[in-house]
Amino acid sequence: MRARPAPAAVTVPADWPATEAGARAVQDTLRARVDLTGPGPEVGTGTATGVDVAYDDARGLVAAAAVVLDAATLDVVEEATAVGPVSFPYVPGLLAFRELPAVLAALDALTVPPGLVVCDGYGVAHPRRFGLASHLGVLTGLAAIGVAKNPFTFTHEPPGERRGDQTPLTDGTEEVGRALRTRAAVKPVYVSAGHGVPLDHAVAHTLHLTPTYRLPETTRHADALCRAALKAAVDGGAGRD
DNA sequence: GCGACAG
DNA sequence: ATCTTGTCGC
Repeated sequence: MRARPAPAAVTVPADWPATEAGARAVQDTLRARVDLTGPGPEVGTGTATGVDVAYDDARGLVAAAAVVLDAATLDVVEEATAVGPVSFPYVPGLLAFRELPAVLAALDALTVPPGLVVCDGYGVAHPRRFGLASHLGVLTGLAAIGVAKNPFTFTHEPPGERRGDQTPLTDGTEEVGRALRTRAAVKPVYVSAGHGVPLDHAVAHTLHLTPTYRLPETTRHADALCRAALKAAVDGGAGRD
């Protein structure tokens, strides 16, 4: 069987911040460019791309994957991966600085338009209103949404038990996202607008991308692929010494 | 000051 | 994110 395309190399942008204070300053500058009005792609048309990242902390390695799906059929159209060194620690609120260099490299390796980018994490549901999905959208100009598995620092009433039921995700006062039931009687996911897509559309896209499981097909494909890419890099390329 | 905290 | 066996259920 033929091997997958070789992973792209992860390179850290020259202007990438090296400190937490620097990262917060970048967020405060870029967040002014977030657009939450654009309608974004129509649900079920064009493409939707899942991005995800896996780590090998012991080796300081990160692997990212971008998987493009046909939004109508949810069939895989193209896959790309990127592998390289981790360049930022995990700090709650600064996840984008850890994940984006690898994710951007994987997106760059695609030959087809990504369409809507679905991120594992948050968009504007973020302490500074500039989470991973918003950051990615502003840097690339792509429409992006965040679908997270945990409520982070936000709160919500439990949504009804049926698929599609939803309640506001708030910081106490303002709605920053939605707790959305994608499967009956299963823990909800946490959807927020990233860039170029309003919250209601982000919710509609998420429901369309979750015909069977709790998490979007985009996320499921990207998750599996980045783990495979990391494994291949560890017990292949840089594994023997 | 202490604890919580997307992945 | 990651460390990890078996097990219940469609």
